[in-house]
Amino acid sequence: MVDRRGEGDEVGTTTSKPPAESVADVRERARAIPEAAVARLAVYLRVLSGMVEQGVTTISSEELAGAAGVNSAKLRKDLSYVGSYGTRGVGYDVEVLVSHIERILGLTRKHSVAVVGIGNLGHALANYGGFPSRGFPVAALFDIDPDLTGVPVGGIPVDHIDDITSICADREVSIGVIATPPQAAQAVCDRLVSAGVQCILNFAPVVLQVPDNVEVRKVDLAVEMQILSFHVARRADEAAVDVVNGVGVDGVVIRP
Amino acid sequence: MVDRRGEGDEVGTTTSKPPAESVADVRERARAIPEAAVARLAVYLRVLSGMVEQGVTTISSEELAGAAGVNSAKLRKDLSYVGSYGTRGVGYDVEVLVSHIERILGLTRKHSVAVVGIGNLGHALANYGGFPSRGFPVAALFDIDPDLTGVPVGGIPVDHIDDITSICADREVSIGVIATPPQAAQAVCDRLVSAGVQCILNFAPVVLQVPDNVEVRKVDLAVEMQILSFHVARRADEAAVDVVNGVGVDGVVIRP
DNA sequence: CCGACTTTGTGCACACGTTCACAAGCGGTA
DNA sequence: TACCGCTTGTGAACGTGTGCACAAAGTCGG
Repeated sequence: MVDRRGEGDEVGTTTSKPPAESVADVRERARAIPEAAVARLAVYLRVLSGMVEQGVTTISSEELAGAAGVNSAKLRKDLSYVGSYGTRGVGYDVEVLVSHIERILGLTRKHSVAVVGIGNLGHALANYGGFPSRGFPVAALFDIDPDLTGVPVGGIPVDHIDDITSICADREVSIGVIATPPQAAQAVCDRLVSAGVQCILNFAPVVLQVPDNVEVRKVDLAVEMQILSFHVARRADEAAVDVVNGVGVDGVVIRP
Repeated sequence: MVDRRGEGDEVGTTTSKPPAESVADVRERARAIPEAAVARLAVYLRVLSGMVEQGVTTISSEELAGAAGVNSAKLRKDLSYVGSYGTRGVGYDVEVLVSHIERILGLTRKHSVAVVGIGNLGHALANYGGFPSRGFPVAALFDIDPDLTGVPVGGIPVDHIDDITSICADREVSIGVIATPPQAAQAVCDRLVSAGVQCILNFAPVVLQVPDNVEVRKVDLAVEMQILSFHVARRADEAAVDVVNGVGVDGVVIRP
């Protein structure tokens, strides 16, 4: 829904475009916010929401950067992707910043979520308070087990996975969450895609194949653990290097 | 524990080092595997494990890259960080590759895990089969609720959070998982750190402050959702750009 | 109104990661 | 053994993201 809102009008710089700018150029700039910056913006937003609750009205880049765990230059650059809404010599108005980040992240619109696979993780997700409170209402739950159909989980009755297409369309689901066993994940993904869902959050430890117009993010607990494991090993290696001076644990230097 | 194992000895390249190499150089190379590559190596490892079960003995970079969802050049570069274990003209021996990736990721050693916060998510994590089956046995569970103490979850009795220091030391916990409400996360983190845990996987939506020698990875569901939301919005913008030719939804071009 | 001080926004240089393209190396074949 | 086709491993080019450092722009006190 394209709702033109008053607050966005003073952007100004938008209007001063050279006349000969191609569609490709504009599209290029539209995608110009780095993925990493988007992730950090979401973090800033959470920190800022906390500030609002504490009654803070103004914050400097230094303070916000500290609270978000990044350096202030990076923070300012990230915010510059959003626009120039700070006041030099003063800092940023917290509420203004919140509303602009929300706009950029597309949070002015509610995004209904469907969770597929109501096992341990699915239960946890259905009950997770962080979704609805941040603009992501859980609109539907699905499982393949007929015994679960109709059982309410977190206040929402579970539907059978065969009804996924019609229900997702009805309830305007825009984000699908896959919390099934790995064997089922690709099939579920295909169904979600054919139901018109364009964004998928995948907890199953498989690499999903999707068309180009669908965005997938994956959360893989085993991978996270293995990355941590790598760092444990690297630390052990470095400690060994300090002692032995040149050869790591197991007699292996990581990059020969 | 430094256990020198036979399999690593034929590495060869390790021994042919120029004599005048500083400790700093070696340390430099030891950290030379990019974080992003480590994450992908974990994915390759999972795909390869599946191959082993299917009886595949040899695989080319092209095939493995397809299965892992990356291009083959990147895959080969990632594997080159691990070492040169392929055969030109043929491909990689699956089992050899598995064992070398496991070695690099530090999976030759078991890493005991403690889960703190036995709510919905904590339950799911304690019951998650993917941890123990991949070398991450769940050795301890903690919660602040005394009523939970002694109650077994996923076969392991919950301990009270006050005992965290001694129990983590006893059971040699090397990875702590924080699944508490956000208010409690920093305190729990501090306790884990003082218990000697050097790696933390944080599910709480807060930025943890830790000493330099502690590695933190965070999994933030709200942030993931917001990134997806951004992509939904960007798509809408691009569609609008195609029509209006230059101005996005809300009259705002994302990077002025 | 002016000058001192503070903080933003950004140009630039650098580092990191990705992709390309091809030489080097191996197995198979005659 | 010599050749041929295939696949790896990697140097080098490229693009993206990060960090520095400073000009621009605002506030505040006098």
